[in-house]
Amino acid sequence: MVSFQDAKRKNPYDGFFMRSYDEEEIGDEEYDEYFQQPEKKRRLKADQIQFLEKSFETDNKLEPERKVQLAKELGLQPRQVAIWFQNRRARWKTKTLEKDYDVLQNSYNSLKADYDNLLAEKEKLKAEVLDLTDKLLLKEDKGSKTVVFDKQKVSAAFQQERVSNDISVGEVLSNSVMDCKQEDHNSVKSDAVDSDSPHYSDEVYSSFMEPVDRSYVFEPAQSDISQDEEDDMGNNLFLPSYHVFSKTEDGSYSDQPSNSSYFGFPVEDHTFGFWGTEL
DNA sequence: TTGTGTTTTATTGCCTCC
DNA sequence: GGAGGCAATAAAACACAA
Repeated sequence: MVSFQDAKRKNPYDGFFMRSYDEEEIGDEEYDEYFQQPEKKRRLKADQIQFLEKSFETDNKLEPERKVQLAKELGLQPRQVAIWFQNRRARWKTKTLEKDYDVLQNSYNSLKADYDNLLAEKEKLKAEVLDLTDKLLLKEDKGSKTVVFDKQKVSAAFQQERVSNDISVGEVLSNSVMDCKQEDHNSVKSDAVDSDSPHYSDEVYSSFMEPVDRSYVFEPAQSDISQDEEDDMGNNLFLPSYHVFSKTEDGSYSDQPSNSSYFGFPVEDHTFGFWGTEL
């Protein structure tokens, strides 16, 4: 290791004192006078700082022996060396904190981007579920007479089953429909004047017209309805052609065009595969 | 030259450790 | 209780634009 004195010998006038009081610029008298002056801040020379920096790199803590030795080597007061190390540690800490902050900031930005993406995806899926729920209202259940469909129930079931089983939207909705059917069938029966024939109670009908936290009814395909009846019903429809979501014999659902729904909402031509999309 | 912001050196006060 | 570390801060030195 090269000592400071070795370095000094190579550059005898480079170091020790403030530039304005350097040996090149002042005489011996002024030089002595300067050092007898009461405390005045003296900036360290570049080579002194370089030497201290190297020492700091080796160990940023200063033992008493090392302090004295460095002070001797640099021609400084031990206290000056100690103060320099103290301030240097403070600068090092500040820089470290800044670096840590940058790392955390980048990490945060990355996580935030991920979170925003997930949020957007969640909203999209939510909208999709609502859309699909609404579409379900337009479907007819071929296998049964009347199906009650509860939006809240579907939503709850969706969350529950998504969390536990990671299943598709279609599956969740299918299950919900079947569950609701089983649970609510009796009440629907009581609501409906005659559940064996196509009929909508006032309550059920109005609940559809005002679909807020109310039950929805799926009517079976009205293949047995006469042409006259169909025409009459058609007069009440908003649009002439609709897709119907019908339950088939094997329990699956099919999506078929139909004119038989009472609920006159036009439906985009989504295939059933849309329902089974993995989320 | 001067005003202003930044950097560096030094002080102070508090805290911890032995 | 003394030594040493740290945070906060003062003050001198420096850099630089107007």
